[in-house]
Amino acid sequence: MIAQYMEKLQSCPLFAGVASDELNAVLGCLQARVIRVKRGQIVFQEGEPADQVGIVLSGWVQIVRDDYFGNRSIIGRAEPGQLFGEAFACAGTQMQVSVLAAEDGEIMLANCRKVLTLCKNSCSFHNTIIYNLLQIVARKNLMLSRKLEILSQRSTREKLMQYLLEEAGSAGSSEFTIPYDRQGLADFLGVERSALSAEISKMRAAQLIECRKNWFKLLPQEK
Amino acid sequence: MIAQYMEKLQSCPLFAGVASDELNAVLGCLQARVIRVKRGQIVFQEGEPADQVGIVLSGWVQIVRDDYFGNRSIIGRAEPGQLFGEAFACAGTQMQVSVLAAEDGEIMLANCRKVLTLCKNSCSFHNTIIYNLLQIVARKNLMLSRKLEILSQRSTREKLMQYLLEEAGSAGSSEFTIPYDRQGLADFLGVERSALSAEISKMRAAQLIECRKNWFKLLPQEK
DNA sequence: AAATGTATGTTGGAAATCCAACAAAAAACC
DNA sequence: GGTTTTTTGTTGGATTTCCAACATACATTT
Repeated sequence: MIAQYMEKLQSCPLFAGVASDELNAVLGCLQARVIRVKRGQIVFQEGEPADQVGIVLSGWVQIVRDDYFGNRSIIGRAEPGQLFGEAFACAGTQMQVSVLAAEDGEIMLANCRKVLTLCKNSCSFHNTIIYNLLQIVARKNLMLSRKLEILSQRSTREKLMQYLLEEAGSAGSSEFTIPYDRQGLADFLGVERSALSAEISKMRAAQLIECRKNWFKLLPQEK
Repeated sequence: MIAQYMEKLQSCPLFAGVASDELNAVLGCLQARVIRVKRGQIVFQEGEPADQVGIVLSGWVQIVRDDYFGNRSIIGRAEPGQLFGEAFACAGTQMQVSVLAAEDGEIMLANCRKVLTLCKNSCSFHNTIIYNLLQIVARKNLMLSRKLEILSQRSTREKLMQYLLEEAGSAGSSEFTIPYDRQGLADFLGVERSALSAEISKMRAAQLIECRKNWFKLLPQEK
């Protein structure tokens, strides 16, 4: 019954390195099951114990939070192949967000706690899953830290510069292209698009950077 | 030789649930060793492979990053009992930060990769360590997400309100005390202390909140 | 009680950011 | 090529935040 999802599951980082013929056993071990959801349906509810992780097979889900006064805000989304709820399951806390289907679709639910604590047979894939899970959570950790460093900067220029320096660092070069257009970059940096454009112009005039569209070059500064 | 550190190690969340008499075996499995460091000494160097995690036994360390132009910025610290470098080790990336001793002290280094991949004997504590590690990383993840949500807000009022709503949520009440003084809160929210004070006054006048020192109460709003 | 130090609140001008509207350039479409 | 749409840059005024300075309240010490 799960055969039809094999391809999608194999592209999911949680199952990286698990051979096709092992996947079925893994899914059994995780008590995996597929549910169909309708647009608007609640997949996870804030406050419930988090022992499941979800994997989007089709459609997509919104991750939302309701604050103390009941105002709902959207804090993220997950698309096909992506995992959600893993941080809560691994942290052993209750769900601190709700997840609801944004479209009709299919979700696989897997019991994450099982793989961590209960299953006694230390099957070879068991370790793989744990390793993948740890890697996923740790990578997310690094992404969040990186973004936090940027948003901690006070001014638009500092935020942009922090971002560009990191891009230069990971490109290993002072020239690189970024994966955002201006609006996307503004959103990522948490600033106004027009303010960002203006700041880029100023920095260009000040010989700090060169850029054309999404290509940037950092110019060395003598102090 | 490691006996003297037992107490400190047992308070480290990485070893939670490991019995005293097992701890020695665990440390062996992790190839743990203690190094003495002098103030200013580099413990981890940006760019080197991250297969070690560090645990501060005494003194404290700074986590720093050098940007593309070589400018160093301090992005964190770890104090006795705390872990550092775990995100990189678990993510399987190179160190993206450097760690250096801020004072003379002692650091335990443990081979984190070992516990994840190599060790074949599935000793009982082995699972405990992995579980602890996953929990540590996942919890950090939640903390970072939480802070990110706050810093993503554009205005001082929105940042403060986001923070207060979360505090109210986790207190399960509209009244609660916060663990910061005004300066600390301002730093956490990424705003100016004076601007924060002013905003608090306005919100008080607008009947949004009541507060005295670090006690706050959110007032219900009819819309 | 007086003196000192620290935390918090207040204020006014400088600076930065937001916001909306428009101009210019680039890309997509017919 | 010409038209339309999208993206990017620019501009000016309203708003917000920063910054420094000072006032007040509170706590601690002597």
